[in-house]
Amino acid sequence: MLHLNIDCIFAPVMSNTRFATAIHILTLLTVSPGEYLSSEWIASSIGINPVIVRKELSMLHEAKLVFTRKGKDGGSTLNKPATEIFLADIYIAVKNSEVLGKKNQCPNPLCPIGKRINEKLENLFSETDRVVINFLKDKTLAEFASQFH
Amino acid sequence: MLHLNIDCIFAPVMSNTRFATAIHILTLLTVSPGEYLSSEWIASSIGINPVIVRKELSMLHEAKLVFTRKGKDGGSTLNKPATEIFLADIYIAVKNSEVLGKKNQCPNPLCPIGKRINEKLENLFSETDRVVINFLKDKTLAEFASQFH
DNA sequence: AATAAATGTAATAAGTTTTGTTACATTTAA
DNA sequence: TTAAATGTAACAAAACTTATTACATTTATT
Repeated sequence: MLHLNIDCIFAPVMSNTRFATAIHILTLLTVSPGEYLSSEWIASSIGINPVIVRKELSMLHEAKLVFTRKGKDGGSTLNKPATEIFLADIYIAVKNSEVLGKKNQCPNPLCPIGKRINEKLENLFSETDRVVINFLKDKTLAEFASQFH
Repeated sequence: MLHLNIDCIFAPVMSNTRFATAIHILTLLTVSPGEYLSSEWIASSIGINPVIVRKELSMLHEAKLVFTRKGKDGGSTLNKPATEIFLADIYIAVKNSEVLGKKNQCPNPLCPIGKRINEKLENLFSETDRVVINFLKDKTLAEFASQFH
């Protein structure tokens, strides 16, 4: 079963879509148990470039969430049951920044606030991240994917 | 469980320094009660350009968190006690309203997953956003600033 | 009234991050 | 041997963030 390519009619306003991409990939794998889906097929469902999918799959492989087979009839499949994959795993696998963003790089060390702001922000930022991860750690990929039945 | 939220201000990652800048500004105002700090002075503490500070102050003014005086000896001060400003207020104030989320823009409507993924992500993103706001809504600016004593 | 010092904001440049594309070596089934 | 797939490097394009310049406006002070 192949998807047709659909041209996007919306204005190109996009920033980081890595979580959306990752969970889309994993949802497709979940609803196709035992099948090896190709990056091109996955890409046509998401509406992005197959190379981006392969890069994301590479991350998900590092996180041991998927298994990928090379060569003819190759593709990817889940590396464990969807009931054992948590949204926090996905979040951690793809995240490259904290929920509250980045710190300024050069606060003034001569200012009492500037001198210590980043250490305080580090605490706040990582606490906030922990809250998010805690929320996502009880939600399974299986649950998420079951919404599409 | 489905949610009715249309507006989504959560993104899996925030890759800018706006929250860090805003809380830095507000912390300086907190530890200088009654004083009007200039954008240039604030900028030199943060280590960024004064125009960026003024733009951020403009956002914080819209959120009614600061009061700004123009002209000579002008500058900004808190618009209410730091005990009544919550980190959630700051978080909400600095969100970029044009980016409601970071979903892929053109998932394939011919794919059962692609067709509905964004509505499901919308729910997940706004739920997660609520968790973050809930965490930040009990933390006051006063508390944060008191760490610098 | 003149001056100095500040904000507000538009326009634009520069820098950074994210996504897309091309190309091709490698892998694997048939 | 061939076809179809991954892996990944190198580069291009697009989007986003931050910095800079410029200047009109505002306001206290002399």
